[in-house]
Amino acid sequence: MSDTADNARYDFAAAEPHWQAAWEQAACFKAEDVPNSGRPKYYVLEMFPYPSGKIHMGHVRNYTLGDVVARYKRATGFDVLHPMGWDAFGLPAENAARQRKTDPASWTYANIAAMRAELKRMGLSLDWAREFATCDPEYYGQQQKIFLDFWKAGLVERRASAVNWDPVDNTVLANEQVIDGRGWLSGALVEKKFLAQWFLKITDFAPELLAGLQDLPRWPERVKLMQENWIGRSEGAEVTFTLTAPVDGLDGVTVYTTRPDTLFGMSFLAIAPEHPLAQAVAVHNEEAAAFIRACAAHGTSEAAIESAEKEGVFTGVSVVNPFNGQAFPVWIANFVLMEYGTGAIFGCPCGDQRDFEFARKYGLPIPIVVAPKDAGPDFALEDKAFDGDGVIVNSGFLNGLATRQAKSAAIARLVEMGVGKAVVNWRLRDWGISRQRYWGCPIPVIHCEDCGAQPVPADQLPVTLPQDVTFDRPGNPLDHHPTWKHVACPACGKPATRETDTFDTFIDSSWYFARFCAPHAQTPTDLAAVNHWLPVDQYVGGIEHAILHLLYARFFTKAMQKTGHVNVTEPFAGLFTQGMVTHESYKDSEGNWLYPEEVQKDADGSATHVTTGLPVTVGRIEKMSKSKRNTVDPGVIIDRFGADTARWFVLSDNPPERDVEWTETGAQGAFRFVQRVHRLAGVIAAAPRVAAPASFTGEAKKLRQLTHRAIAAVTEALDTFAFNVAVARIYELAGALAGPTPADEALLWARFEAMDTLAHLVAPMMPHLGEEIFARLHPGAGLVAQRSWPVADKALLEVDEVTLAVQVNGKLRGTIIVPAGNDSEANIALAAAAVSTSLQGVTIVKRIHVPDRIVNFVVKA
RNA sequence: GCGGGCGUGGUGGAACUGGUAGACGCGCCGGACUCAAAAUCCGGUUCUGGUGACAGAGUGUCGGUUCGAUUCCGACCGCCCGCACCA
Repeated sequence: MSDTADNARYDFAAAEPHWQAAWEQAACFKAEDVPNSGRPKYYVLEMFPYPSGKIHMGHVRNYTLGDVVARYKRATGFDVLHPMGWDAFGLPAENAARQRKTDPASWTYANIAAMRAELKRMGLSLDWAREFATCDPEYYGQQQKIFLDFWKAGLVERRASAVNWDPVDNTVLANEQVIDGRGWLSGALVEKKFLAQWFLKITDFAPELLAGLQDLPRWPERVKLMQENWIGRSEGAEVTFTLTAPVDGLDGVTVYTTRPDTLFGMSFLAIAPEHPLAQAVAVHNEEAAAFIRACAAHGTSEAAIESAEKEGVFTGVSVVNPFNGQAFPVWIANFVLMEYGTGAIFGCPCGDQRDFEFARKYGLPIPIVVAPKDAGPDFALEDKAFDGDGVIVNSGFLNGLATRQAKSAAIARLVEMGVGKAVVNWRLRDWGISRQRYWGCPIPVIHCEDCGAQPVPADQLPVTLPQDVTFDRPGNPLDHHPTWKHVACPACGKPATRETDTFDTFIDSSWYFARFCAPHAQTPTDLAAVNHWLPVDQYVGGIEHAILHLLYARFFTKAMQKTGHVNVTEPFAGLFTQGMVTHESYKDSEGNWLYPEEVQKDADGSATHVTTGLPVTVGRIEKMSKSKRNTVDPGVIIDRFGADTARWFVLSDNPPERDVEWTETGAQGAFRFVQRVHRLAGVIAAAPRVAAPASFTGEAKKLRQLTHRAIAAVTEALDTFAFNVAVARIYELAGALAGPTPADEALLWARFEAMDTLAHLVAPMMPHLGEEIFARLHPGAGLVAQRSWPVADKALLEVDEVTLAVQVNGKLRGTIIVPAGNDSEANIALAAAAVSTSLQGVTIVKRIHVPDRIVNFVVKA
């Protein structure tokens, strides 16, 4: 190689910090709260991280994806808002405080400092001036204002609700924290307990949350579907059954059903253990009381529900079916949920599998009232209910009707009789937001014995967390604090107590995107800023947030609109859900997980331990996780290869929505490409500069066409999140630049153009390398980060020659090269000549010519 | 159980509205440079047969529509994900 001076390796360790400083100095990524540049806006946001202490490869992927979009949009003429912050409240900080004698705030802020430094090494085009953590009083104080506004608007309720209670730790557990019916820390059997909790009335917005999904064309279908199922709209009827004799003043039971058409098939009525009638019966009925206690002990976790047999107990009371006037027994059953519908069902064993099992178990009758359409008159059930649509039988005025018609006919009759009505039910439940935790946003409420729950007055906000708390005993430190909770009632001035529960941390992440628009505003949002920047144009994050976070943020946006904090109804116009970063997992002969750096891979595919030399079992490729030790530390990768290599690798191998496997060889491949491009840039920068020739032919023209096709292809790929395809097109362009410096001036010019283009195309993905190349080609000419995206020359995208496939009966028999746009007759003649041997001795029935694509001869022997 | 998605070389994947399947990367093979190795560069790489131009097969399986199917339709097999006593 002649250009030995440029053969030196690319010193990324020096170059990357250099360019990061240059961007910062030029304020390349700074956004205005309310710009007046006249340029269109684009808000790119990645789901902000929890400050655990270290960034992981999932973060690298997430933030690289967002950064590509941000840099690309900036280059194509948008004002871009691309902020970063910290989802900083949560249990791990309390656990750390408990375990290592630190306090949650210090631990969290130290983690933030460490992670900020790591993120900065990645060269992300972030406006760091907007950074905040949700545990900053300036942030959560504004959150308290929003809560009080929601309260004023009737979107907040306080009521008792069933929770998983850990009797040893004296705290509520989330469903995820209950393992096999026991508390994950204490190991104690979890109880179902009723506690007064604060709720946000997300159910008020159920219809809007469902309908709004229609207006999100740039969301993945499956996420919308998951939300749709979660919201769970169902149409049915409420029916009131009269008790044959009143119990404690109760004289009827109302049930919800989606199958009013099967009312004649009733065999029993079942109520939830928490149902008022069940409670009333239990007063006098010890068997029922015992059953209710047993159900409560079972907990509310999904695992507990799943493993439970269908069981029930007869209450001794009966109800009358309004359609046939007959009396049916009322049972308390463990499979009836108080939270859904009315907490009571009518049992129709013939049309519902659960009712069928229950009836079988307790010997209740199973009258047939629905038959499949084509079933004969003696249709009978075997060992399963028939829950499909069919024809109604044995049902008085409904006989002969199809399921659909029978439903409306039944509802009409219920309305006429004054015992029922059509009802739309939702699976979605109100959002319980109380947590008995210290490290969260205090709920700004004061409880007064005389005045009830009172909002904390505006001039006393924010309610900040006390710092002198201890974690040496179970329960909520806020509750134990000697003075914090004791305050005067804002209404009457008498001694009162603060609410010691804190908000579910999902609230913190439900509006941060709005705060980023004006993070220092004295109000929760600055209307001018949110009106300019919202909605987020592109949101990027993991699929694991498909329901909760994204649904809560959508709800918050609608509630904030109602309370005047924003003017949009949906927070995220575009959503992209990335796949996970995975890695092989390793175990030693004793079954202990091993870190990748402890494993030596041998040429034959087997693996041994680096130090002991003992054999290692190569396990499944799984999501990187600490417990399986199959993690790769981004910091180590950046030390070894640089940030650009890490970024390039996570973009290159897979479509971003799929899982990507981190491999050492893949990382090395990416690193080689960085080096190669850098070397090529050196060669081309050192070549003589020439003026643009008047015209291009031959090699030079071909190279220019390739360059401009690369621009078009990469542009399209970036627009559609096909980053792996963009990478492939860039590889192609780089491949065409190899070889010695040519003598031909036109080719020299074309090579320079191609390399210059490459610097721009590569910059969203490998920004430091882009700058490095550009600086070599144009010393002193500024930063790629501030330059426009290249535009493909349309004339160079046009092809003058095409390769045409020639088929016989749809099978490829040859190809011909013809001028583009050649007419049919000419092409067919050329094609016939090209495949003449295949056409001998046959009759051509039909000739098909698709311009610039194929010629196909349909022949008969 | 309900809902959804995906099956393409050794491997990750590409393929516009149906039109040359396997772009590009990884790996592997061969070559150049080197005393040697690393690095780098060049070439090859779906399978089967053939030295070869070439022939046949081929996008989970079976079938259908079509001049032509990875792409559209039907059935099946396998894998993955979400929800789940929601009445």
